[in-house]
Amino acid sequence: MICQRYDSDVATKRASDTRPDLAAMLAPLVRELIDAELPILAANGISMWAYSVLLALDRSPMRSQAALAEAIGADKTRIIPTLDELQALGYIERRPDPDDRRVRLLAVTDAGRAVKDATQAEIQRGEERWLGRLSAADRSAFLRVLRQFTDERRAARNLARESS
Amino acid sequence: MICQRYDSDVATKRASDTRPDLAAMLAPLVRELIDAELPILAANGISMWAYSVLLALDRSPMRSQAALAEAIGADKTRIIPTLDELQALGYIERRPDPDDRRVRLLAVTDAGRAVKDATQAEIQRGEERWLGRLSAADRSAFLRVLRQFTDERRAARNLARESS
DNA sequence: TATTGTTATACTCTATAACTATA
DNA sequence: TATAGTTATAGAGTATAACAATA
Repeated sequence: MICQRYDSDVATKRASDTRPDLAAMLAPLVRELIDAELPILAANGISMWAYSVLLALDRSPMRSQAALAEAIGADKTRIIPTLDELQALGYIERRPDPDDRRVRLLAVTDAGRAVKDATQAEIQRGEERWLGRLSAADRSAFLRVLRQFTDERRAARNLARESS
Repeated sequence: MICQRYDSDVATKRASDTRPDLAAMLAPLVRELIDAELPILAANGISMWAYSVLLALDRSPMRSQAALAEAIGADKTRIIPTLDELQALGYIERRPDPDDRRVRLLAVTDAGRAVKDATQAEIQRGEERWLGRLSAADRSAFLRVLRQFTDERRAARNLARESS
């Protein structure tokens, strides 16, 4: 009934009208990218969440921790230890809004931006291991598509926020 | 000292010689793809790991559970409950190798392939929400790049396995 | 003794729900 | 009373290590 070879690298059947799932191709790639990032982050003394916070605050200061959490796709309770740490290191500024002392105004400091820039340079150098193998046309198309997806996600999120 | 506006959608600075990190763009995308998949998987009565197993066994039968685990990037202990379940549902065949009764020969059944095909069709229809917005050229370039990355990962893994 | 599969345990990560302080 | 932030707790998911069966 089942009469295929039990080889590990038997030719993968790939009918002309089928494609692999996006997530099935992307998830292992992301995992590998993250595995490559972790030592770099550790060497620069920050966690993945901390790096994510620095990236977001470098794009723009934030008027509340909840907004920051939403921007980076985290729970608001989850980033608190990260913010404590970044503040203690002097990488972010975090002070109560004088107009509403419940909310915290968040911004990256010069020191924080320097760490973020150094870390990002190393990370992107590592990513060239993947991008470097692409033709110039494929590279630019791939990055363009990813940026388009990112922008569309942000637009959809803003729309959902405004309607609520 | 810090004099930017605290707006959430302030223009993101994007210097001409910089690009966003690959992982920073891919990770949220993968998360969203997975969130869209989970209801589909639930409706078809299988878990994410089970679907991953069906995909792998549909590509090729496997001669051991450890090989299967490695192929899908899982721990060998983690997939055991999944295999139990898939076997109970009649979606996979799992029998001791007569030549070495320690190892289990694994293969997908016709019923398992049917569930996998139905699930995959739904998932890929959902993914068209993303791919459908791309130009034909961008779509084919994007998928070509992802396949290239996937193939390179597999080649690197086979190389590492053979040298050990 | 080495290997495959299995089970048990400990650990990390994450989400949920109370709690405080301001409004 | 409602909201921003914080803390505490419970749950899910994961990895590590011990165990049983076979070679």
